[in-house]
Amino acid sequence: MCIGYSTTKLQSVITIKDIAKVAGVSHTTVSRALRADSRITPDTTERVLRLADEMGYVPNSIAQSLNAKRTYTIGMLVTSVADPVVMDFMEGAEGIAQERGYCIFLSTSRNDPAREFNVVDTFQRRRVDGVILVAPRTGDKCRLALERIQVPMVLLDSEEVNDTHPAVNVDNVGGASLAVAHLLQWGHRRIGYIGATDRRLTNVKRLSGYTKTLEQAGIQLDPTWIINPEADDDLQRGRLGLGQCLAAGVTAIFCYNDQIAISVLNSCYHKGISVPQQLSIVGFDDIRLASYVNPPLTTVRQPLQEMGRTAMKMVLGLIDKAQVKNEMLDCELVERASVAPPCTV
Amino acid sequence: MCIGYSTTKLQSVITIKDIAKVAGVSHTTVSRALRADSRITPDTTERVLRLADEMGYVPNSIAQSLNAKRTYTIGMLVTSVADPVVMDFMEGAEGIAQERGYCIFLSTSRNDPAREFNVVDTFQRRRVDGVILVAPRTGDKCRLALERIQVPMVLLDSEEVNDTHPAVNVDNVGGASLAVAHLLQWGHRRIGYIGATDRRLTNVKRLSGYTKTLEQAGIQLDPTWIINPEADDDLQRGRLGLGQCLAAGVTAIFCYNDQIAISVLNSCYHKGISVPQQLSIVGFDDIRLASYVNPPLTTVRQPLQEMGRTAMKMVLGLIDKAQVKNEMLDCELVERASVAPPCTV
DNA sequence: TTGTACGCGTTATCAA
DNA sequence: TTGATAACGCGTACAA
Repeated sequence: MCIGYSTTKLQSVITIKDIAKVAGVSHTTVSRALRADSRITPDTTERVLRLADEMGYVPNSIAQSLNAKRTYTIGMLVTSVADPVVMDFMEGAEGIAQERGYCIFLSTSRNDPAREFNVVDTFQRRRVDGVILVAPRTGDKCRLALERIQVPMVLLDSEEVNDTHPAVNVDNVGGASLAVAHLLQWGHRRIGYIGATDRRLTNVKRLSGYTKTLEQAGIQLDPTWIINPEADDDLQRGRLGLGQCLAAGVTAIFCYNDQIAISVLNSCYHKGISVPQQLSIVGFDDIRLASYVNPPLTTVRQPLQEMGRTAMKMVLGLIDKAQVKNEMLDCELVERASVAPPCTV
Repeated sequence: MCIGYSTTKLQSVITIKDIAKVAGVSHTTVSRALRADSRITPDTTERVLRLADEMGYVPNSIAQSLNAKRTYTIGMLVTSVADPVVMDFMEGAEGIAQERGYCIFLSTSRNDPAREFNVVDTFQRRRVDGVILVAPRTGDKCRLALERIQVPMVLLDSEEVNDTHPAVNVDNVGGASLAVAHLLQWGHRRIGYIGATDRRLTNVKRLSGYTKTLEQAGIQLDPTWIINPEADDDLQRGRLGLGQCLAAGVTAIFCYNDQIAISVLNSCYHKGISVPQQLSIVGFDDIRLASYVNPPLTTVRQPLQEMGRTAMKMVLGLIDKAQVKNEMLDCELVERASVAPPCTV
């Protein structure tokens, strides 16, 4: 257990004692005046405030934290910031945090157990008041470590419904249904699904929305339509998935997420397959880039920022001992230009 | 000046005093044993360490900070996290921070002066050891407030070369030259530029790289080729810019950044203009999405993560009183499929 | 209405 | 080699 650090001292600023000396009162009085305590004379309060301003006093929240035993800090653990989905989660979460006087410690795990351990340890040492686990992969080792910290924690986009920690998720089954129903409406009957096995639980949900909707439409599901490419990233998944889909003779593809869909789009471009004339494609997430690609991608929108906001509200709720329940937000279909009637060649 | 907060206490964990009591030594000894101070008997050191482990002791870095007057925390102020460029800056910066035992406070200003003020105030109260200002727009009010804090600060992607604060930038002039030279090489002679006036300084640099390169090629520059659309965001800039470029009879466009380029690409799609057959396009940045669009975008790559890493190394350097100089990193041309010989219609 | 004294958890100084 | 004590900056019982 290493605790040592470089020992250089850095800051050296005005404290309430300095103000007290100048004002000719005790530091207690200054402390009270600053917090607008009604017991202090308006006179001295005024004087203290003016002095504080003139002397450039800035409260030391480290000292406040030590005393109050709370830091007004939330740790957010993400696998990577450089992910369009995570990015919006954070934007939403940070908005609420800032409003409520909280700060966010941002840490990335990069799927590296050592880093994960390190981050959890850091969160403990720094006494964060709460933790948001963003899109944790199932089987994260750090979860166990985090259980140990008795700190409010919420799961964002984990799909794991866990009795010990509340979670914010989207209706993945319903969202997938939206996508497939849309394709059915355009006349498609042979619809493929390209999944992502590293997001196991979410993948299962979206897949089940897909199968359910096909069944309800009375369509005999061909197992070769369901593809879970053996790949490490979404880019490869799209590329591999497209090949297999084509082999399965599908007229439309519903993809686990936009990144896969966009990769499919890209592969189509390279193979000279025109979308949506020859193949229709629907994604999931509605990341910013979905509307930029050619053709603009029809997709299922997740309210990403709203999810981030909700997760933050939930941790803050837990911190204030409020009752907090799992949240499941709705998706919405965004029609753009990657879907057309099936090619009748 | 409001300082009041909710007053609920949260944590309550093992301290060195608790360990001391159990070990039958003073808390000083425990403190030393934990830091592997050579003055303590290997015997007691061992015993203390074992106890610390058993009792689940986690050092309180708040208390450490109060004492040491440093927090091992860096404040990063960004206008928005939901920006593909910023995202990579952060990924890079966070990597270094984590390696060196620092944490990042992430705060967004969203171009709102009130928020900016709030963030700066927060950074001061929380006694961050340093600040990274990410892609600050010129004229940020907060700069003045930040000057007041006597805390190491570095500017990332600001293009402002400022004597008081070191900056990390990319060679914008050289990068633009790369792009234009590439278009010249393919035979283009009428090349447009779509700029972004809200990034004033960077815009000027890229524009100057553009003009310089054209001049060196002995091309008479037509002022109508240079377009600075009156718009608030890059999407609109692309749309408006394309119209004006077309009117100017240009065969290729160099765009201030990828977002504009992609918007141009998108507008072309809608107008039935095929890229690169009828119009060549080059962007700047090489954001992830640049390789996903159709056609994949030829662009000038900024080493975004490297810039983030460099900025972080620089603040940490400043904190440790090292000599730190401005850094200018090189760009690199990434050839993809949005450039072809000029259309000879 | 104001001030004194103590505690928050840790490190540093000085004495034993 | 170890320990008592003070200090970091702030908040708060309790006393005046």
